Formats: sequence, structure tokens, C-alpha cells
Amino acid sequence: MSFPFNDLNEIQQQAVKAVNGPILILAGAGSGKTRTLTYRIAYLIKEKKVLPSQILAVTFTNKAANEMKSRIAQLLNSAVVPLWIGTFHSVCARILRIEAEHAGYTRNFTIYDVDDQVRALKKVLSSLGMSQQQFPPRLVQSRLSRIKNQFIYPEDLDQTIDEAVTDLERMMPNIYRAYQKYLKESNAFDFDDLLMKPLELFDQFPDIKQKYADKFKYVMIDEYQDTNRVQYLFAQKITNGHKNICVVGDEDQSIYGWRGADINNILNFHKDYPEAQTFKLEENYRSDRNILDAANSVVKNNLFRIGKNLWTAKETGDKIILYSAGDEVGEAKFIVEQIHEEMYNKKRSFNEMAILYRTNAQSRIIEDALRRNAISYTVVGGTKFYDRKEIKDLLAYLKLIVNPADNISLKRIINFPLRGIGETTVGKIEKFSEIENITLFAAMQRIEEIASISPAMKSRVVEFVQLIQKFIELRGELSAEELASTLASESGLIHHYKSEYDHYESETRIGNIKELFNSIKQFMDEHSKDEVDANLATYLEEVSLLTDVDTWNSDTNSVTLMTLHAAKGLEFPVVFIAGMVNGLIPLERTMENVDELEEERRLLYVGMTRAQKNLYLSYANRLRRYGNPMEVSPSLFLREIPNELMIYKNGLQAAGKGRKKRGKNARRSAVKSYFSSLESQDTDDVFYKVGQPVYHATFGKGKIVRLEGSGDSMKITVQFQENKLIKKLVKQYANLSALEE
DNA sequence: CATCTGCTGGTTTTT
DNA sequence: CCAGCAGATG
Repeated sequence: MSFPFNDLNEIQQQAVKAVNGPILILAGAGSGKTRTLTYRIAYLIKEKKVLPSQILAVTFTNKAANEMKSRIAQLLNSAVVPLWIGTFHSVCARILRIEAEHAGYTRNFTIYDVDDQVRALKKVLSSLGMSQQQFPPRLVQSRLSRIKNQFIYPEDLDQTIDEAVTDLERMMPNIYRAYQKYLKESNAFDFDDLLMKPLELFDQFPDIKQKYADKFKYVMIDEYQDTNRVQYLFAQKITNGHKNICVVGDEDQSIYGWRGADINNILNFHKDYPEAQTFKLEENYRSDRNILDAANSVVKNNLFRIGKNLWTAKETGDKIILYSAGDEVGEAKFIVEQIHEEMYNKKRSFNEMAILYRTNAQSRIIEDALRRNAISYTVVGGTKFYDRKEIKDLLAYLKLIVNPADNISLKRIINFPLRGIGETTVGKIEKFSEIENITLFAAMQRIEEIASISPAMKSRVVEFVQLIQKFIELRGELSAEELASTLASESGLIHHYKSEYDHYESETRIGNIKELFNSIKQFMDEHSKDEVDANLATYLEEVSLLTDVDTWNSDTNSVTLMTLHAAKGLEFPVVFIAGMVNGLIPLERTMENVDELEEERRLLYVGMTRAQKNLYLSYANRLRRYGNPMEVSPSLFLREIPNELMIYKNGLQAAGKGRKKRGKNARRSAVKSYFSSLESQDTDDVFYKVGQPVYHATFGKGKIVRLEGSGDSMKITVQFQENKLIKKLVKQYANLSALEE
């Protein structure tokens, strides 16, 4: 069978066939980028006879990796294709499992999540004698994470101390150093270490770098617009010999700037590789034309972009529906009604619909409405299965058994279920461990040497140590699943959840624990046949690195609820975007900073382009925040969508009590045209649209090219005709009037 | 050492 | 509005 080039369009084929040298694939939303990447890998193996083991493919989620992997296997007609494919984090973790010793770790290392990181920082801050009021651990964590994502070492930070403005900045190098030391003592890496340590090893041991550079002859990176500095450097170093680096991305979909992603990585690809070939995938196969046009007209307001011409051969399709509700309950009601409509009139099933929002907190009111109307739904993100307390408890036991140096996990379970070993005792043991320079667990093994602890207490500690030791030994004898289930009973966890809760709750919690046994078994079965070691350590690693979407099953017949961020890479026939107000989309604090505002705009663009056939945008004029109601105005991005692509529906009258106070005013705005009702304050804001011709007394005729902010302080950038002047004006003083086109 | 209560303050987005 | 936490009491 020859290679199925017919599945690809002309440019996709070119991109697949261009195998050597640096390649940049600029792929608009829905342009078949995953397909291109998949075929490219299959092509390399099948036609170019590249060994799968010489290929590295980096995706944004594990789900994408798995899908791609099975698709490749299908194309190649083979059961297992041993290429390295996964997220940056999982690929790096895999390298670290192999190279751990060089970094002074063992291969049983634990991966610390944010929660663990914060616990570790609390410990570190208190050892340094720093108060948590002055240095909030959460804040320190996020600062530190940002620093590490930029591949900055404590030593680099030392040089910035002279210019340090805040106490935190001044203390950061010390905190950073002490934190890394603590992690190393715990034989643990945090998320950021996973990316940073391999690079550190590459720099420190050139032959390690060479080993991987030689191994991976072809490297492909998806969602390149969302790579941060460390990931960028990783890709560089590993390909700098052959330069067979193929990156795929879309600057308009860069939405992770806040966690250190640098859009310049993709914007400057040609500076890094002047010889790079570029392929632009501009045909969208996903959305009807109205939706695509609307999304395009939003994102084109961004100044910092390469720019492209995304088009579709699809039909015009339905118009976008924009709905204005009195409050969030009204907005949720509208969504429910439309879901019914889609169901009964268009015969759509629940899993063809998704509700997207900016913040996780928004899901609650929508969930309530769905539940009341017996619409089954799945929330992606929020409280994840692996975040449940009972699961985290059991996982902590398992982590400790795999890695007895794991101080954070040990502290989590040392007194849970309660065994009378309180904070004071733990403090004493911790002290001893610091003096002796050993791990907490090792200190507990030498409990007899600690004079200040009573004999009764010592025996409790000994009992706990024996329990853990027993399971460390059992590891060789029992299967991982058996080990977990025996441990759950013997640690007292099962008994605790049976006796401490009412019947219903204990059923669910124990059910969850059993589900965990199941997931362990499943992991072992799945990986017994491939090249990844199936053991408890790799299982725990996988669990730590799961993303929200990874655990989401798109086949279940339920409506999907998730954040705009989580929706990246997905598509649905019907998409709702809720909360289209200033303060949420864009988020309040982003309104002052152009870069951040543009990222919000891209986020909306990502959301809109998820829709294939129908797109609903909705907002409430009044939100509840911290329990108090507050008036909000419609998102400034709504102004950027041409009116002829939308149908405006107003639900103010239906919203009921809340609006009555405004009486006449509310009723009046309810019948107003779409234009004026966009403004809650009854101003003439609506005429301020990009592209709108205007007249100014001094400068004459011009066109609006850009809008920032809202209300009277809105900044309006106008390009004037006469002298080509571009002026930024503040609305309240600008005194502009509208002209006909 | 365990548990209860009253207070504060926090909302992005995630590997 | 509520979760998480410090501080008092059993």
C-alpha cells in the first residue's frame, strides 16, 4: 500500500515531505495540524526508513500524544511504535528516570505538584526564620516557578539583589537555594525541575547531551507558541547538530504567557534558523464561515502577530447568537434552553456540545441549572479524581514506599489516620534529621536516639516505621495493585473512611480508593507490552503529570464544561462561551497591559474556533462576586465582531426581580437595538468599533484602528487621513463623532 | 494531642 | 460566599 497522501491537501503534503532541516508549520485553528504532524511521523518511518526510536514528538497533552500514537500505529499497520511521544514534562521525566544518578537523585524520585511545593516552601521558609505573613508561600511558589521556567539559577539571581525592590526579591536567592536543597534531600523534583534538570545535566555532562542529540534524529514540537524558555532551550540543544527540528504552532493561539510561555519562540523561529522552510496551513476544516469570520475579526485586532488568512470552503452557516441576561442564573437558563433546542430540533446529542468559561468558579451556577434540568454533564478540571483527599492520602503512602526520602509525603501521612503522633513530635524528629543530615524517615528509624521523646511516643513511631518498612519489602513480592490494596487496609485508611463518615460518603470514598486500584492495574496491563517500565514509580509519575483533559472521555454522552484554556485543541459542533463581560473576558487585571489583553483576545479566539456549526456567546449584566452583586459591562471584544454575523437576544425582562429596580430603564434597553444594549450605562460607546470612520475637530477625518479599556477612560487610537497621523485619544476628552462609511 | 470555632481574604488560566 | 487556618478548649 502506498502512502496515503490523498488524505492531505497540497500544503500539508509539502510539510509532510519536507523532512530535513528546520521546518516551521504555521497552522491556523482547525487546519489539520495534528493530522499533518501524524502523517509526517508515519512518513518518516515508512517512506524514509527512519527508526521510530530516533523520533521525538512533543505534544501539549498526554491525550494528544496517545491519540497521535495510535493513529500512527494505524497508518503503519503495527501494534506498537516505539517512538518517544509525550508532553515536555513526561519526556523530561523519562530522561530523568534514566539519568537521575548524575543529578544526585535516585530513579525512584517523586514528582511534587503545586500543593507539595507549597508545603516544602513552608518548611523552608520557617527554617530560614521567615514569616509566612511577610512571604506568602503561594506567592513565593509562583515567583519561583516563573524564575525556573526561564532557566535562571540561584547564582544568576544573586546579581539582581542590588536592584531588588522588595524583601522577597532580596531573599529569593536564599529561598531558592534552600528549597532546591530540600527537594534534593527528598529525592523529589517539582514540575519545573522536570524541565530544568535535563538541561542542567546537558550543560554539566556534554556526553549526556550528545547521547540524546544522537538518539533523536528528528524532533517535532506541537503548540510551539506555548513553549517557555526552558522548553525552547531543550529543543535547541537536542537538535543543534542536525537541525531536524519541526515546530508547529499558531501565534494566535498562544495563551500561556502567564506561565512563562514566550510567543517570541515562534515569532522568531526564522531568526534562529534563517534557512528554515515555512508552511502555512490556512484552510480551516472545522467551522462554518460565519464563525470563522467572527473569530478572525476579533483576533485581527492584535498588533503582535504574524498574520494569516484563515479561510474555509464550508457554508456560511448559522449566525452567532449573542445573549444578554440580567444575572448569571438567567444566563445559565438561556444555555439550558439552547441545549434543549439543539437536542430536540437539531437532534444533537449532549457530547456534541461544550460550555466554555474563563474561570473554573463560573461552572457552579451553570452546573446547578444543568442538574435541575436533568442534562448530564462532565466538568473537565476543577476537582480532579487524583486531587481527592482519599486518593492523595493513598498516593502519599505509595510515594513514600517507592521513595522513602519523600519528606512531604511522609509528613502528610505520618499522623493520618490518626496514630497520636502530633506536630510537636514531628518537629522533634525533623530537628534531629537536620542535625544528623538525614531524611525524616531515616530519623524515625533512629527514634531511640532522640532523648526528648517519651517511650510511649517512641513505640507509636516504631510501629509506623515497621508498617512502611514491611511494605517496602513487600514491593518485590506483590503486584502493584495488591500492594496498594493491602496497604489501604493495613494503614488503617479503609477503616478510617468506613468509620468516620456517614454511609453515603464512606461509600463514595472507598469507591474512589477501589477505583485507584483499578487504575493501577490498568496502567500495568497497558504498559506491560511497551518499552516504558511498568512499575509503581512510573505509575505515580503518570498520575502526577496527567492534565485535566487527559482523563476526559469524549464519548460519554454528556455536555462538556471546561475553561477556555482546557479547550485548546478540541472541537465541538456546538459551543457556548459564557461570561462575556469585562472582568472575565478579558479578565479584570489584564485590561491595563497590552500584552495581557492581547492574550485574552487570543483566548477568546481559541474558544470561538472550537465551534463547528453553532456558537453562542452570553453574558450577565450583573454578577455575584464574593457574595455581593455587581454591575458589569459586556466584553469589549464583542464590539470587534461585525454585527451582521450575530443575532442579538435580550433576556433582561425574563431575568426578573433583580432588574426591576431599574424599571423603565431596563425595559427601554430591552427593546433597544443590539448596539446600544451592549452598553449598560446607556452611553454611545457602541459606535467605537475598530474600522469606524470618525471626525475630529482638529485632526479631521480618520479611522479607529484600536481600542483599549472601556468606559470614559477608554483609549481610542485613530489613524487620521490628512497627514497619516496616528493619535491615541482618551474617550472622555476626544470629542469624536461618527461618520458614515 | 485532638477538635472546635471564628475570622480573613481571595478568583485567573495549568504542567 | 466559602475554604482554609490560627488560636482556644477539651
